[in-house]
Amino acid sequence: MVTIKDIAKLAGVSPSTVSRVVSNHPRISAETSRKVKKIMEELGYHPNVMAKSLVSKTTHTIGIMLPRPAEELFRNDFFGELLRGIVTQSTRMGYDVLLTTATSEQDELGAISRLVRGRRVDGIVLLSSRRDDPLIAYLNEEKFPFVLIGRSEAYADVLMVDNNNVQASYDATKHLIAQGHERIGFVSGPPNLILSHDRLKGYEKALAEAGLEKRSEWIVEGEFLQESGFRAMSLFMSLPERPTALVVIDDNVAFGVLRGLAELGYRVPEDISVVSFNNIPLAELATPPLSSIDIGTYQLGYTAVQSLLRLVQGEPIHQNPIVIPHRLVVRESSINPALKRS
Amino acid sequence: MVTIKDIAKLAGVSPSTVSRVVSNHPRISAETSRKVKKIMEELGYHPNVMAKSLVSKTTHTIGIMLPRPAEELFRNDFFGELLRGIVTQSTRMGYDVLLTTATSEQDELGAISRLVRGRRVDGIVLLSSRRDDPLIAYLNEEKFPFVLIGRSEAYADVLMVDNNNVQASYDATKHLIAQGHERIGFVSGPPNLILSHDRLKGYEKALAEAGLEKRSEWIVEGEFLQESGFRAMSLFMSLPERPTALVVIDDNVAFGVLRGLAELGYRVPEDISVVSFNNIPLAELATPPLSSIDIGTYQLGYTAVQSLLRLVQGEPIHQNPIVIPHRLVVRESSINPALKRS
DNA sequence: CACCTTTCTGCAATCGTTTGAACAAACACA
DNA sequence: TGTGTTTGTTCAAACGATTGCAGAAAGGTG
Repeated sequence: MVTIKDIAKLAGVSPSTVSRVVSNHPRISAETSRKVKKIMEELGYHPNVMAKSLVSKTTHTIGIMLPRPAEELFRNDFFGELLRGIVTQSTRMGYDVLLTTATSEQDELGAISRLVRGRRVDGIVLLSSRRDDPLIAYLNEEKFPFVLIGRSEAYADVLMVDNNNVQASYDATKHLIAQGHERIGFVSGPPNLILSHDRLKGYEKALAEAGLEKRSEWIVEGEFLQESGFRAMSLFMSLPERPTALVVIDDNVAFGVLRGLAELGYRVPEDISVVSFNNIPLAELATPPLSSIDIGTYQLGYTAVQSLLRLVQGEPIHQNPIVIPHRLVVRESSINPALKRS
Repeated sequence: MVTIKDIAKLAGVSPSTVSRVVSNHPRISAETSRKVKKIMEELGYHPNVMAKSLVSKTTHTIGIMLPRPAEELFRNDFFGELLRGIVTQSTRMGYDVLLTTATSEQDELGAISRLVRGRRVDGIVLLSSRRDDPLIAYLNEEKFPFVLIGRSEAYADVLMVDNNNVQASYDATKHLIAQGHERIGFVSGPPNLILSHDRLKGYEKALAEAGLEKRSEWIVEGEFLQESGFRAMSLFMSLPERPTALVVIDDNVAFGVLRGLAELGYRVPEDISVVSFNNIPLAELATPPLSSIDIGTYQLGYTAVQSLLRLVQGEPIHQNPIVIPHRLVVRESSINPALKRS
């Protein structure tokens, strides 16, 4: 391994000079700089990142914790896009991304703590936001820089990047109402996620505003799995009064919904309309193509990193939370060809 | 930040002793160990990873390069599964995962080189294997530990974890032949991938063995995109003699195939049967459900890390390449209800 | 020419660990 | 009691960089 000393020796200068050449110190003569750089080039010198970190107390790395397999939200195309946004922006800003995962629920804090206390990373991106996430409390306590993709109810001053999920869900519901639906159901996710909560709220708001009835038997919770959507359908469709349209928390779940409806012999959108969230690439290919709220997944990750690194580098934060715009993409699954009233 | 010296001072011992307590050195008295551990606990001491790495020349981190957006193979459920396998096994073996990405094609080598020369990671997992991948050449040259998910034609002694893609494709094709098909097409991926090449070979082998005709107009190359499958169909279906069955390089492409066929008014599997590769969760939900070769994606990632870390830790490699078993999952898309001959 | 700046480079301490070697104390044995 | 071994601990040098301070050389000024 070629070190700064080797370069120094060959160039006939001191290690300090080499170091200053590397970091473009102003008081290095052009000649010395050229000479040293030439030798670095020849030997293929790269500074040892560990040594650098040790003295600079900075790692140029951000950490992100892969949600455990149980957290099905991320077993999803959506996650790949998010990750790509995160990594791309990190790289562009000169940071690497360290991925960890907890092996068990109680280990989550341990995994994060390893990163934080070991000074392994300069900042952390938190993905999942449960309503009482202990990780948020921990990082807040430690005053360690982090950004939340999603939002926190308990802490107002943490950095957050989120959609306006209430509004998004409101828009989705409103769209169904505009299609003439009066009996609209909601297939939700795990109730401890803020996400589920927010989207439910937007749905309720739209119903209330339109003077439509909110029926608890038309609302069902589940996981971010196709099975959840599938099961929800056997439930809904056995009701004496069935909804004619559905807002679904996630595309994947919506796929299960579509399949359930198909198996039960219902046609979409003729018998029942569907709108969901995330707009993953496959939404377009579903049968029928799925209307979905595009939440700007890539941008979510991208922006989160950008504002985290601002925080890390001590730049002022202008805006918090940052809200990534959403957009309803209407496809066949929610276009009611013959508007029918119940 | 609490360091080893702080602990030493409080415990009334030398830093070396504390270090040896941490690393469970045998010649530390039980009493000292207890005392030191207690203080570490109280202060929430975690060793500084950078300092440790500096002296041990080991980072307990493996690197993996996120394929560029252009590499569509990984814009896919498949990638998430692979990543999960990688990260899970790394964590289990006490390693972190560093994610980088290249911002451009020519930067790929630079990105890897930053990891290698900066001694940022102990080993690298390479994902994509093009037929003449310069990264393989580079890592080989540097004698840096790495594992290839896929295989290399140029280098026999690199660590590889792969499916037997020739066999898998042979199996898929054989299955279609068993269903009575005699005119079988192949929708391939980019020709510079070994993967494409292998799967094509298995297809050809099965055809040859059954004495069936291989027609170049029934073979088309493309990207790992739905569009590719879609386009392939307008091509195939405009031929005077059309295939009655297709082997498709990837589920995503197959979705495009299904959609193309539907739009052109063909029924699957009645008019044309389809088998593809990867068996992503959504394959089951396609209309009709898609027959697919399960390549053990999670296990691919998992095993790659396992053998990479064996290499890193100097354990002997018993087997190379490691072949992950595949399995044909037959669903409706390839069950020909009325076996028809051309 | 003496003196003061400015410009460039080197010395040495430091970051938080690890680890071989030295050493002291305790113990075993004849 | 002297000698040898075992056990537990400390010393000090390293790992590969950075950086404040000091000093040398060069240039500017009266």
